[in-house]
Amino acid sequence: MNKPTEAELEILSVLWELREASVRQVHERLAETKDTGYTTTLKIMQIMHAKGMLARDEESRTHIYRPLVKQGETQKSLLKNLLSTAFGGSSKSLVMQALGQEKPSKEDLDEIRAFLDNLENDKR
Amino acid sequence: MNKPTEAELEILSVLWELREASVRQVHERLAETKDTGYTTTLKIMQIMHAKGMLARDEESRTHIYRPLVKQGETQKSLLKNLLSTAFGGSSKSLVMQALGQEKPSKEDLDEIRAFLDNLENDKR
DNA sequence: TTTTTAATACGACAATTTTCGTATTTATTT
DNA sequence: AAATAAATACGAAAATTGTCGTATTAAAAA
Repeated sequence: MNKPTEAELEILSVLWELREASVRQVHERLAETKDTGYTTTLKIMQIMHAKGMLARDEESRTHIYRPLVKQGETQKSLLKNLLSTAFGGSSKSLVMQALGQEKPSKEDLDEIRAFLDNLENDKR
Repeated sequence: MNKPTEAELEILSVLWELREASVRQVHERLAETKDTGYTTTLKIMQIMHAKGMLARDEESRTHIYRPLVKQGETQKSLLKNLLSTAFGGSSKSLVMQALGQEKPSKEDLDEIRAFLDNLENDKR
């Protein structure tokens, strides 16, 4: 699957959260942090649909869109790319930067610890 | 600081590692994984210099470039961006994806554990 | 010294991505 | 029913990014 552009990723981000939404809904979310016209959002979502990234329910006049690309897949490929370009392939430094970014909750920390333990035992 | 483009990031990546390099050196590294012309690399590095991202020593005919943007700063801003767009702000899931990506060494795992412990004690 | 090689400068083009204006259609309100 | 509002379609321009050809200059080799 192709790497989504920045604008596409912003839209996917909203749809991953809402599961499905109209152009209007997506646009209002984007408009909170970004100054762009409604038809711009519309056009990009149409393009994404044409590319097969979004499903579209055309039953009602207001079309409803759903993401067809999996969040996990996209995360994986973006991370892989970032890892090699910005972090010289060191997942350790990436992880530590990410953790420093914003302190996770105690629960999150414990989950991460458990994950680390698993990783270590698990031979792959 | 502005977000580097993909091609810029690839060049920065080489320079962060080598500390300083000629266009030729950078280009030969890029050419290992990418099929692009010498003047393309040259042009982008010139643009980066004009933007203030690279310093340039013009003493000898072969110019020597050094990165002026810090790797850590760039990592931080790219991660922040990725976190909000692809990971819905959850650094936990970003970290876990990154770890799953490629298994870190035992030493790395221990360092990460130590880092987690620090985070927890440290109240910020 | 002449020729060849290697480097920079830079304009221009190509490709991709983003933005928006306008037309058209459908629904809603008055 | 007429007017208004809200939605899609779509072309086209703008902006960004990447690519390369060619000219020029400087060094190195013959």
